[in-house]
Order: sequence, then structure tokens, then C-alpha cells
Amino acid sequence: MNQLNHELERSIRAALQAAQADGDLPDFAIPGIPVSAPKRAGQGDLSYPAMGLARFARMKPLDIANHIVKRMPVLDFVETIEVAPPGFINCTLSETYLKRQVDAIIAEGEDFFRLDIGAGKKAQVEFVSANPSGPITIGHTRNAVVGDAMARLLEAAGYEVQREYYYNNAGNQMIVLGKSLMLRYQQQLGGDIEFPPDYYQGEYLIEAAADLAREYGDKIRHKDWEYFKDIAEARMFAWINRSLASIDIKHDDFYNETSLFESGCIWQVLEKMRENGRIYEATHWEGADAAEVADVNAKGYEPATWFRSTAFGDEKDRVMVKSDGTPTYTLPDIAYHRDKLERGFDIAVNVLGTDHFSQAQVVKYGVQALGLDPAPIRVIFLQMVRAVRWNAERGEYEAVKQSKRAGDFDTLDDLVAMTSADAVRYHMLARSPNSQLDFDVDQVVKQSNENPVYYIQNAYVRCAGIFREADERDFSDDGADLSLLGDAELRFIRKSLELGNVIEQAVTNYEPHKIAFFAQELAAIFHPIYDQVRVLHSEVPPDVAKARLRFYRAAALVFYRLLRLMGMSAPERM
RNA sequence: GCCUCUGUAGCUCAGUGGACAGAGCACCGGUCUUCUAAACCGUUGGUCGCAGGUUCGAGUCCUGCCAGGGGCGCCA
Repeated sequence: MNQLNHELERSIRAALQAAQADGDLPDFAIPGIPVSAPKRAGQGDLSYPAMGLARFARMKPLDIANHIVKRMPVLDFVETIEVAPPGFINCTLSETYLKRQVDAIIAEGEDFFRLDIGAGKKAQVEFVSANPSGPITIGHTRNAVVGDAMARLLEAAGYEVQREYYYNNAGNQMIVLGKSLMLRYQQQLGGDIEFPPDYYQGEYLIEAAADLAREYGDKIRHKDWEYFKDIAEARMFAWINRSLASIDIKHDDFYNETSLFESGCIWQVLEKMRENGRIYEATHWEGADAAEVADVNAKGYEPATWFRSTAFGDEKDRVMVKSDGTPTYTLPDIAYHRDKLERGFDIAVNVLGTDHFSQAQVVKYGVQALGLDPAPIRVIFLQMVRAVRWNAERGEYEAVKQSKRAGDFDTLDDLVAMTSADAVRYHMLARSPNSQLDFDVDQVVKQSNENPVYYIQNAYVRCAGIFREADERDFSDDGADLSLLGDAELRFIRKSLELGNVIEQAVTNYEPHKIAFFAQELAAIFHPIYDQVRVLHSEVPPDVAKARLRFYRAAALVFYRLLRLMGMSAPERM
């Protein structure tokens, strides 16, 4: 399927060049030719504002537009091209062409609007990457949904995509996790043991400890924290993957942070940065003011190893190796991203919360300090997400407390249990990454027209209902004459043909939420049609019914495609 | 203080520098003898935070303010 706006852009460009060659328009470097669908009826289906050329041509926009239109080639998808003041070129699509697209959509099926902008290119999406120290939270859930949708959209754009999870298992957190489980286990055995407040408080560790006590009794009483760490880590990781699988998310690859230590990779990276003159040893960073120096002196630090990130525009230098000889987590992070770049991805998308903004900057500086081009690394920063409920008494939304009491929502598992996998996926996706997301749990639970999840899925369900009925009546669309389709169906086809642009924009701007809004808009066009355009009705002539049945077959495929791009299911019944 | 995001209808939010600013919900009023109510039709609703600037044209780009969220550690 071709993106008609791009085809029109090419034709306009050619016509413009021809007009320049003829001397009707002066020579100038032709800028971008943005063709888009106008908002209003009566302005055609695709439109280009030629006013932008006036400053280059030093002519009236209307005259420029006329010179272009005069030289436009005949295009099979175009019915009319008109000039409208103050200088728009408005193009109306051919109805014959649109009707033919019903068969074109059916022919492409699940590959409807698979683009080639990523053909032969490799993309990676690194997402979730939560430490295996607890369950998937509501924040991780947004990350998971956005990352997976991004991956699906990149695939639709033609990229070969790898989904990766950076498995952050080397830090201090994992030590605390191991010790936390060890203490919980000892408590299970009846010991009167104090549980430090900075250890993991979650009940899931108590449950894990209870399981251990049941299985082993006191046989592992004398094992050390590392033993418990391994158990806790494996258990948490299995839980995380189970939770992600419940919303149809699966990573291709898990990259262990520990491997960067075991291979010595982090020290190689540090040495390379040192060779490039970006590393120094000191008790405080080179640009520290008197107050900072006094503060550091008060703490009595030994010298640490610093990265001169200010050389790349950072506001202060960063510690790579702490004075106790252990690396900060930034160093393995830089090593990890070097490895990503060396694996040859054309695009390496990283989905992060905005609380990682500064960190991501430092990693980019670090990659530059290694002499590498960080351009393939693209970060989608997600603003905060919280679960909220409407408080009628106070007349405002309030955050749901992060507790395990009945009715409160804390984890992905909770969200899915109280709503559905599809609802979680849609609502987490249908928000610009730059916007904070209040996940209204009561709204999401509702199975009504207030909920776009079911509104969209119901479009597919309704198509499926027609096919079932047609099968029962042994009515087929063989030999359908698509010329019998009406204006309502054409509205739907026009909108469907915008899918390619939506995918392109979602991919090139790293804004996967666009697909969710498009799906809602398309459903809003579909439902009124379904209400009016009946297939198996006594007053519908058989040849018209055939054409309409074929149309709904195409419509069902479009919705199936959209639902899959969002990682949602396409149910036959509701 | 610095960085960053947000501010658009009563609420939740869309909005490629283009034409008269959109959707859902809420509110009000209608529609199920047909494959159809998780649906459809209609009504109401705006100083696009404020002030400048760039431009033929600004919700969109720039600057400055105001308000709110997040981040700025030898934590991860």
C-alpha cells in the first residue's frame, strides 16, 4: 500500500521543477513539500499550502499554485486537483480508486501498510529493564506498553527489531534483596529478628520466605545472603516475565549487567576513556566550588575516579568509580551502550522514566568519550504515571495508595486483575509520552462507551458478527462489485489509507501513542456506518450486499491490524 | 538556582507553521420487528496560562513571566 501524500509530494515536486525549467517559475531550491489531509470538508482529501513557496519565487501564491497544477501528471488515485485561495492545492481522491482499495487491503491482510522506511535496517528497543527486586509496578507498566508498541510500530515500518531487557543485577540493590530474603526466612523459622527499614518491605518476600520454609524447613538456615540472593533474583525475574507475558509482552534478549563485570568490559571502557583524556582521580570534581569542597572534606572521602563529562556539555563531572573501589552504575551503563552501538543497530530506542534524564545524558557523553557516535541512541522519556480514583466528596482525583488492601492498585498484576490486559495496554498507550498519566482505575474498569478499549474492539466484533451470519446463510462475497459501495464506506477507506502516515509519524517521532488515537478515530467513523450500511437485510439487493460484505472484510482487517499494533486482542465476540 | 515536562471546553486529553481549534466523558433530548445498544442521532460548551517577538499565516517556532509535576548524590 502506498502513502498517497508522498506520491502527491513527488508529483508536485516534479511539476514544480518543470515549471522552473519552462521559466514560469524562477529557479530556487525546492523546500519540503508537506501534503496532508485537511480538517474540513470541501477542501479535498489531500492538500498542499503553496503559500510557502511565495518567498522563494517572489510571486503571488495563487499564481505559483496554478503553474504547478497545470503541469501535474495524471495520477490513478486523483479525481480532481484544484487551487483554492490563498494558495492551496487541493486534491480529491478518485472514488473508483478508493473502492478498489477494499481488495487491496484484503490482499495485504495482516501486512496492511507495512512500510519500507526501515527495510534492511536493524532496530533495538530496550524497555522495562526493571531491577529484579520486586514486581512490575504501574510505572514499569507504562514503560512496557510504550516500548512494546514502539517495537511493533518499528516492525510495521520494516525494521528488523530486537526487544531487549537490561537486566540490572549487579548493584547494591541485589545485595539488599538477598539479605532481605535471608532475614524473612529466618523470621519464618521463628527467630525474633529485626527487619531493617531500608530493606525490601514487600509482602512478596515474606511469601517467598514462607515457601522456602515449607520446602526446606531449616535445612538452609546457615546459608549466606548470596544463596538467598540467587533464589530471590530467580523468583523475581520469573514473576516479572510472567506479569509481562500477561499483557503479551516478551523480550528477545536479556542483557546481564553482571556480564559487563565478568568480562572486564567496564574496566576496558574506563581505560579507553582514560586514554582519551576524560578520566582523573580526585576527592572532588574539578569545577567544585568552595562549598562543595568543604562538604566533601567533611565526609572525608578518599579520591574517586571521575569522568570529565563537562567536556561534552555536562554541568558537572561524574564519578565512575567510587572511593571504595566499586563502580557507580553509570560505568556499566556506558559499557552497555557501547556494546549496543557495536552490535550495529541503526536505531537503539531506550524507554526511560524522566527521573533518568540526567543519567541518560551522562551515558551519551560517556559514549562520546569513547569516540563513538551516539546518534543511533534515541530515548523516549515517559512522564510519571499514577493510579488515581475520583473522590466525589472532595471533587478531585486522588492517588491510589500503594498498599495491598483490597481495591488498591500497585502492580501490573493488580491492574490486569481489576481491569484487563487489553484495557491496561490501551490506556497506558493512549497518552503522549510527555504527558503525565493518571490511570483512572474506575474509568478503565467500566465496560461501556466511556471506554475506548471496547469501542475499538467492538468494531472488530461487529464485523465478525456479520461474517458469522453470512456463513450461516451461506452468503459469500464472491464476485463482489465494489462500484456499488457508497459514500459512507468511502469515508472509512479514506481514513484507513492514513494508517501509513500514522505509522511513519509514530516511528520517526518516537510517539507510539499516535496509533491509539488513530484507532479510536477510525472506530468513530466505523460505528455510524455499521448503523446505516447493512449487509444481510431484506431490503438490500444481493449484489449490494456482496459489495458491502467485502467492505466489512477489509474493515475487519484494518481493525485487526490496529489492535495487533497496540498489542491488544481482537475478539470475535464480546 | 540549573535542567526538563505540562498548562487547549465543566473533566480527561488530541492537535505535521496553514483554511472557521477537535475527540471522548459529563449535561440535556431522542433511537432497539432487520447482521446492530459495549452502539447510533441531535443540543450545549473556548481569552489555546499571560505578555512580547518571528512569519503572508502561530495552539504549534523564539524570548520573558506565572502556575504545577519530575530531575539535579562517591544511591540504584
